[in-house]
Amino acid sequence: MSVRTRFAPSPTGYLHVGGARTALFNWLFARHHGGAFILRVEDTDEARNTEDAKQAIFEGMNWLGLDWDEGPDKGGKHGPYFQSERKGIYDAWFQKLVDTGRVYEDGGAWRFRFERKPVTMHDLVCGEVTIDYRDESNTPDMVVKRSDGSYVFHFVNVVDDLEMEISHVIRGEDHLMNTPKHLQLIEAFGGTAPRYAHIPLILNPNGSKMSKRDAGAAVGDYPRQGFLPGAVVNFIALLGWNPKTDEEIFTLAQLVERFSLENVNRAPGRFDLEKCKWVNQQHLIPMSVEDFAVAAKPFVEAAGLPVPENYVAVIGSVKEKVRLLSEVPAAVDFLLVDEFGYDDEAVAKVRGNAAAKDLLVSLAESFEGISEWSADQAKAALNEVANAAGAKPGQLMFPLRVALSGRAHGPDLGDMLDLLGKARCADRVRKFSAML
RNA sequence: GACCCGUUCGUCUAUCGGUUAGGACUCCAGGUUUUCAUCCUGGCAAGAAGGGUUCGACUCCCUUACGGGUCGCCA
Repeated sequence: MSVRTRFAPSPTGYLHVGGARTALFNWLFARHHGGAFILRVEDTDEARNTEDAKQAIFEGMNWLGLDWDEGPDKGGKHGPYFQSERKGIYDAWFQKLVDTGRVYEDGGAWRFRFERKPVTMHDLVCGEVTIDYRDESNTPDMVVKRSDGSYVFHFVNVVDDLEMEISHVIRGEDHLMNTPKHLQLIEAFGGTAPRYAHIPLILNPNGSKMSKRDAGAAVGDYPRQGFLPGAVVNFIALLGWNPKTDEEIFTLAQLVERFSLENVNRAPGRFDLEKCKWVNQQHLIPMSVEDFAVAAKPFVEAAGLPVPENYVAVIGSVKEKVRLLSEVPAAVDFLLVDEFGYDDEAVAKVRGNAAAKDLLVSLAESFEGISEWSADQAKAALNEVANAAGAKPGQLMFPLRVALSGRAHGPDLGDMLDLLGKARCADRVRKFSAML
């Protein structure tokens, strides 16, 4: 039996990180086993469905890099892949329940009659779990068809999994108690149940349930916050799954190779945005400066900064200094424009060095005297100025850094000297020395 | 309330009866970098509680506590 998994979101809100991780695990499992991954949109609740939410699903999946083999825009032999277009299929399956006397009318709706017996599921993550359906008060017969003629989630979900020949259902633990209901329906249909794997939920940092408006909850927010899709995928994969080694940074391809349901945890995990940022940085560092510059460009432009000839070199100078792409504009602004602020603490630190002012004045003159400007020439000048005053060159480097950038942290000093050029460097050193 | 699932540093986790309980994020302290970052080293920090079983329990069993989930003509 070939592996076929699916992600079946309902377009009633934004794509949530919990949903994204469910999609990811299904995708990883299918890819790992060379199987198929299906996207099915469960839009049976007309009142709550929105077009925006539907788009958010596609956009989120595309951004994360999770492609589907069958589904909207892609087709497949088990379509259509919007439940709202499958009414005829559901009617046919419902008739089977009518014919076998498993449903009865109640207030205009139709209820499925459960068999009153213990139902045991063999979950790939939770193990063997038994729910006793002899306790009717806890498991009342469920409505499968509403009085308006539409079908409820349990029914369409089961029918579609059967119709689409889904082999493994990987879903959130919030569905664990639904599984016996689904198993009973499948049994009534005489179908073969897929294997189930219920994965733990993702919680807020404080342990409460993560809801739509919590930080980090909406996948759609990640791009503009400066996260790389590969980093987000890496991070959420590690929430609830681990490779059983000390490795933490993985590409999507490496995750495909390593993923297995046996290594999925049972306890819910809390979402730690700080670690997510660190993972992002780990994905940023190995990028080429060209790729990094391309990825950062929307942020630089959005900040209203110019994109000059040497744009790639400018952006590349901070590649290993930021955790998020959104931090790039503030990190390079002084390289692109002449108006920038001075960090009070950095300036105070320079003022603490009594000799700094005179040294900087000399340095500005020395800079102006350089005929062939280069970082090496500038550094040579710095060494000369420092030596002449009996100071260590290193003592002048921090003041020069602040003079050029206005801050204590930033690109390599040599990069700044190169990128800024002679005139700007000399002017900024002179201007800064006057501030001291 | 009933029924399910869970519980190792603040957080993510390793450990499949015998370990000084390991790694990572965060934080702190050093070092490398003539500067910044990266990086390296070190430090802080954990088995929810109580009973069993066992020569020996974080690991197996029970109870309690706590957390999460589910009990819809939502999905």
